[in-house]
Amino acid sequence: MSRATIKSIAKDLGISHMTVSRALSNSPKVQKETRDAVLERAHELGYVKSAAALMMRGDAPRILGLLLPNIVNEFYARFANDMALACDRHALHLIIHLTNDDALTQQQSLDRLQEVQATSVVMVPAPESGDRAPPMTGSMNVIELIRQSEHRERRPAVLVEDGPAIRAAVRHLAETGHRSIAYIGASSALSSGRARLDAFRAGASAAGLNVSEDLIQTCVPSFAMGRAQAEAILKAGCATALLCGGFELSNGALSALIEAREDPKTDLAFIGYGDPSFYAWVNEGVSTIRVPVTELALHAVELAAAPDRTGARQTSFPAELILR
Amino acid sequence: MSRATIKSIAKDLGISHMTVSRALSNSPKVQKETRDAVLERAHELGYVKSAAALMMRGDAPRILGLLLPNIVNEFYARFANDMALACDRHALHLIIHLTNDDALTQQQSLDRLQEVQATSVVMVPAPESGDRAPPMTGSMNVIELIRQSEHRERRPAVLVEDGPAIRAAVRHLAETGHRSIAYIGASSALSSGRARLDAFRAGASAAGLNVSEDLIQTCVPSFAMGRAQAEAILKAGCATALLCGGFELSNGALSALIEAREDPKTDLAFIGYGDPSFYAWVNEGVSTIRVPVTELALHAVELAAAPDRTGARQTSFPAELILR
DNA sequence: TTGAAAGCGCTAACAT
DNA sequence: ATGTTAGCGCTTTCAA
Repeated sequence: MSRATIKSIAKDLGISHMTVSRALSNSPKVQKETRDAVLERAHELGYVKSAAALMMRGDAPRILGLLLPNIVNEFYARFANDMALACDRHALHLIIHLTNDDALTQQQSLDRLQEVQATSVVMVPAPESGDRAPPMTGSMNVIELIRQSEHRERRPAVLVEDGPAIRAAVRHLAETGHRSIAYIGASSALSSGRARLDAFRAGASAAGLNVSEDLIQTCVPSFAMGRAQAEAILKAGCATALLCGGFELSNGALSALIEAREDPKTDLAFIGYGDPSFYAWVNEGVSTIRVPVTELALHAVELAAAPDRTGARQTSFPAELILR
Repeated sequence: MSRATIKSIAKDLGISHMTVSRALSNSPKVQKETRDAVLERAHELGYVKSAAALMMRGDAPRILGLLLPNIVNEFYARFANDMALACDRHALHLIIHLTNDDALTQQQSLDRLQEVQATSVVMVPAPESGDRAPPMTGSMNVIELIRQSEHRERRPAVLVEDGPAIRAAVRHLAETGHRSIAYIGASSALSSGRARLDAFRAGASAAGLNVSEDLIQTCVPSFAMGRAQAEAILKAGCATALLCGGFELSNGALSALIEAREDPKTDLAFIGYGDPSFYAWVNEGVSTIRVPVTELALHAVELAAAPDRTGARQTSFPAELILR
């Protein structure tokens, strides 16, 4: 038994499908009894409007796409959660795709969003392998989140101004007596990766430290890489502090540190990136650079709901150093 | 400038829209040069098939809906992540909705999924307030996850067989010398809540403990409630151990315990529910009842991809007690 | 107050 | 190898 349509209901009741349509849209121009009959029958049959038909006519529900690397990282999860709530308020349909930071998956997701005529997409751009063509986004209103893709005219973006917090973190470590501070961050294929590294360097030189290059690790921003790099740093044993410049990297590095906890020479001062709730609970509290998730999400939805035609605006929200 | 369609491309090239359609569908019955011309032009214009049109014709991409209370809890996040991966492999479109465990939101989500002709829905049913009508799901293939809704013919379900693990947890606490074990779980409005409480009682009596009723707290399965109940238990001070029977409740309770950590009388043995990664890191490691997320997700996708018409099957996956 | 026709983008089934 | 027609479910426009 297939879905009820206005036509099936109409035939059922021996009236025109237009009357049914009007009744279901609460048009005033239908006799009360007719409407009641229609509504009742529609309810019985579990009638639901076909989104496809509506879309084809152009009065589609507005769809907002969200592309995230994953949704296990608490930052992304919170972001998605906040976006979902905000979308409800704006009567936007939210469709979430996970890219796993892979350019191909990302393109497929974008294609699917175009197919369903998404009006806007909020995306954390996947790192690009230089020679690849920029992602095709058709006429969708694309808003970049946290990272900014290169090689094209700037797109509207919702970013984190983490430079000050990163410099403050380095300063704090220096003031606490650390001279050898290691850094793990995203490779410079990502503009955000470059910016954070610059901030780290600036902080270090402001504190009068000269950072040896082998204390600086840049890599793909994944949990696994963060873990691996942290293990390497522990093994080398020449750093006394570690600062991370990325959500996944930070979690990965922290996992390595915690699991090496029994080992006394492990006692590395750590400052993470992002503030998942458990950072407050682990190891007497983990210091970190907190990113204002909810503000980012709300602003992203604003931009998506009311596309800013006045040009590609970049908005930054300040990160905050949390010392624990 | 609006989206390119087969007709616009056809007019553009002075051919029939059918030829364009065929070319784009790789039909063998088009001259090579014609096809090439079409493909090139289509690419230039950034042509994308209209999902709406395809849906209307009935050859829609198969859509799988996923309804979760939230996506911040690591269990749900992992579940969604695993489902997303599995859906890719099955060429299913995944649409995630968050219900916040609210019956109304849940119904709205179901309606929207029906509108887009979702073929299946995997859902964690929201607790129901007794008198409410059961959710309308039309002809969608509904698969219940973790919890089972009452008051209607059974639906296919993917459940956790946690009875043995819960009893083992109680036994372990008893063997460690605990006589006053508190329990926080979902109210009996949820079948899973009832089942877990039963398991707790069974475990207690098997261990020769008689549990006083005021050590048993059942409530709405939210983080906030878990936290509040745990605080109350701490304050009362008559329990020496605490067992939780729910993901959110467990996290909430744990947060209360950790934040009361300095207080010596706080030293409550704790066994949680679900195994977010940080449980291994907090407080020297938190014991817990681990639920096999990935298996659940994979099985749910199987059921969704190949609806089991042979009746409403309940499948259970065993939970495991992790002692840390 | 109700109905009939047209068209949104696409493809299967017939023409040609 | 290419073109024409019809119809998927719905609403807007025009007619009765």
